[in-house]
Amino acid sequence: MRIATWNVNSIRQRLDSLQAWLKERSPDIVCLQEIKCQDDAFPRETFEAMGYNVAVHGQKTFNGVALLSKFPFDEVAPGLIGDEADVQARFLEALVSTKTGVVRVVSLYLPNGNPAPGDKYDYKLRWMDRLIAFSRERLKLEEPLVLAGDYNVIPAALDAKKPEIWVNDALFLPQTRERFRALINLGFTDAIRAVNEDGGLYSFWDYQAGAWQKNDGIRIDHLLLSPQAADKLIDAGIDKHVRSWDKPSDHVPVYVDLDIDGR
DNA sequence: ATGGCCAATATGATTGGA
Repeated sequence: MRIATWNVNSIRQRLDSLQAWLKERSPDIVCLQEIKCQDDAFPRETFEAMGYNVAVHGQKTFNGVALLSKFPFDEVAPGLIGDEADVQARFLEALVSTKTGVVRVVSLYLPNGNPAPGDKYDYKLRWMDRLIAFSRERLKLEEPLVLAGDYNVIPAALDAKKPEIWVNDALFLPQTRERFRALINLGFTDAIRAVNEDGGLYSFWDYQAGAWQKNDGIRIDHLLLSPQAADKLIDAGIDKHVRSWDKPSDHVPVYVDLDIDGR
C-alpha cells in the first residue's frame, strides 16, 4: 500500500499536475493540504473517475485538507480535538478497510506560526499540543496509523539547505522542534528518515528568490508511522521532480510504501 | 542585478503563505 501526502497550494490550480502525478505514482491513499476551497467546490468527480473515494474538509479561501483512497472509508472525521472554537480546516482523519485489516490515516496541515513570537505562534504551539494529545489516544488502539501532511516543522538542521536563515522562524524555533520531538517520542517513525539518513532531502522550495534553482529547500512534509505501521515499512521517497513541472506547487509529494494488502 | 512568487478575493490592493 502506498500512502502519499502533498500540499498542492490550491486544488483547482493543481488539477492537471495532480492527475498526472496520480497516474505516475499510483498511490492508494493521498493526503492533500491547502486545497483552498469549500467542500462543494472540490473536483471530486475527477478523482472518483480515477477510482478514488474522496473525503473533503475545506473552507473558503485558505487551508483545507482532503483524502483520496482506493479503499473504502469506514469512518471520516474532520477537525482536531481540543478546541471547539477552532474553525480552521486543517485536520481530516479516516479509517480505511483493506483485505488484511484497517489503516488509520490523517491528513493534517499544521499552522505556519509566523511571525514568532505572537498570536499565530501561540496558535501553532497549542495546535501541536492538541496533536500530541490526539496521537496519545490513537496509539492506544495499536493500529497501523499514518499521520501525514504539511507539518511546517523543520525537524533538524540537515533538513534545510541554509539552516542559519531559519533560526528565528516559527518552522525551526526550539519550542517547535521540541514539540515535534515529543510527538515522535510517543512512538512514531519519520518514514523518510527511517530509509535515508542523508541531508539534502527537501519537500518545499519557496517560489521566491530562485529557491528551486538554487536547491534552497526545507523538509517540512512528513509521514509519521505508528509502531504497527512502521513494522510494515518497505520504502519512502520524495517526488522532487514534480517541483520542475509547469505551474508547480511550492511543495512536492512525499510517499511511503507499507506491506499491507499485498500492494 | 545582492533581488527575484503565487493564490484567492465582491479583485486591481490586500492577506497569507514559509
